Amino acid sequence: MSKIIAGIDFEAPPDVVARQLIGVTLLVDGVGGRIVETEAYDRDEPASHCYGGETPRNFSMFGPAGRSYVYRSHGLHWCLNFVCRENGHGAGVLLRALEPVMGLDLMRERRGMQDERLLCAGPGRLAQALAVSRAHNNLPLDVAPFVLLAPDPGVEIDVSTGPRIGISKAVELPWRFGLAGSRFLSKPFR
DNA sequence: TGTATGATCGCCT
DNA sequence: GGCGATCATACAG
Repeated sequence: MSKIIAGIDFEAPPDVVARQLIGVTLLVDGVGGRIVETEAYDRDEPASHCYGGETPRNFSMFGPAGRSYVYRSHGLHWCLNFVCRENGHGAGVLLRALEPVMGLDLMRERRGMQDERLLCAGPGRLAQALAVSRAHNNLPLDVAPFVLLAPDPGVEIDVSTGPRIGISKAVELPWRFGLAGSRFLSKPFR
C-alpha cells in the first residue's frame, strides 16, 4: 500500500515524511510557498495528539494517509498537519514554516504585516497566511484547494534536524526538520 | 536580547 | 479546573 503525493509516500513513518517534505511547494487556493520547516509526531510518544487514542479533535489523524489534520492551538491559532502512515495508525507531520512564493499580497493582508520573513514563520502564522481553518480539516492533499509540488529533481536540499519546539514531553526526539540556512525558519537550527 | 503575560478552545483529570 | 505542537506585545537589562 502506498499513497504518493508530490513524489512522497505518505504511508511511511512521520519522521521520514517530515524530512522529505522539506523543499516541497504547498499551495492552498493558489497561495503558499516552499516548505522549510516541519515536525514529526508519532502515535507512541506522549507529545503527539494521537497518543492516547482517537478523540473528536484528532480523528482525522486516524484516517487515510495523505490528508490534512487541522486543530486549534491555545484557543486562537490554527495549525496544519499532514496525516501519514497506514490507515488507523495515527501519525502526522506539523508544518511549521514556509518560504512565501505565491500570493504574497494576500498573505500580507491576512497577516496584517509586511515583513515577508514573518508571514509563514511558525505554525499559527502559516495557517493564518494561507487562511487554513477548521474547514480544511480531513481533506485529501492531492485535491483542491490543496496543491503539493515536488522540488526540482536536480536541486540539492540540505536538511537540518533538531529537537521539537514548544512541547514538554519527549523533548529529546530529534524530529524537527528544516532547510539548512533558510531565513524563513521559525527559529534557527544550531 | 531576553523573559513575562494575555488571549481563550477543546480535551482530559 | 488546568493545560497545550502559539503569537504579539510589554517591559527589563
